[in-house]
Amino acid sequence: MVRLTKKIEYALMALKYISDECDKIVTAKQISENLNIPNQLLAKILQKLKKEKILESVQGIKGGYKLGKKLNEISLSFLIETIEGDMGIVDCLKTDRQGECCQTDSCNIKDPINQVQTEIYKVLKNKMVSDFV
Amino acid sequence: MVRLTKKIEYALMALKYISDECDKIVTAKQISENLNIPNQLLAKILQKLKKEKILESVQGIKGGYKLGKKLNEISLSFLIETIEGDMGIVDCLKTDRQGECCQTDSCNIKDPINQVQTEIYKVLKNKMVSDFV
DNA sequence: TTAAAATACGACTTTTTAGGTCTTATTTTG
DNA sequence: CAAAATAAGACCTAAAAAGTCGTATTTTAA
Repeated sequence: MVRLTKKIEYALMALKYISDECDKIVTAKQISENLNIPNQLLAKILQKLKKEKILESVQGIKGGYKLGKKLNEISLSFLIETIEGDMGIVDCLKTDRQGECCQTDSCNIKDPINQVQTEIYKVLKNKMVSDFV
Repeated sequence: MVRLTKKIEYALMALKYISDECDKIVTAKQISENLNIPNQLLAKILQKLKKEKILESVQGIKGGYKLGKKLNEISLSFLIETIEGDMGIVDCLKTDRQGECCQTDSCNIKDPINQVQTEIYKVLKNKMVSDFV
């Protein structure tokens, strides 16, 4: 299965929402209510985006989030890695799982799978979040 | 997450194995033992491939499988659809799930997601199983 | 004609991942 | 200091992937 998770969808929706608000600071609550996204889940996604400087945050009662990068500087691949971590299309190509595969010896398709991964990755790398606006 | 399932991996491995045996008939057991794939699971994958004429089968004690199509006629996208069914990268783009999404009204990213899907699909459609040999 | 070995098929169980919640801290403003 | 926001981690639940079990059917050959 080739799919984007809800978290990625929510991140894209939120980024678009924040972008539409220009330089105003918006709260997680505001976003989740407007876009119909579970509040706490969104909060954690936004925190991950903040860690990678995709968003900037302000704490406290007047706090919230605003963009930390321009949308055309954020690739879909970077967004996915920020939220989901290392993105191998199969386990044995994930950097943190290498050597775990019990098929290593009998596997006859590793190189070509790698090629597919490279090509999909290229698509995701060339797709910018700004394309979603 | 963008990933291929084990089933797809197993299918690719099996197809390569069968292809390497030229026109000899090979049994599921033989494949699973040589490639270290759970027997029953492989058996069901092979049956799906058979239903789409990717493989031909012979029943009975001298039975087994052989190729029903040339590997360069089988695209990765067709293989995925054969094994996993309809492949939308997000639920709302799956043909059997349209209208189920509770975000329909607030969703602000449907069209661009559709574009990403189209591009990934293109990669998978242009990648033939023969590229895996 | 029956035993063995293969495919065929559906129900079931287990494991893993995704999705979502709860709780508690910390920060900031009025 | 109360209120409302971010911050963070543990936890729970639901869904999907991965794998198993049981049984029927087909075919060959002794």
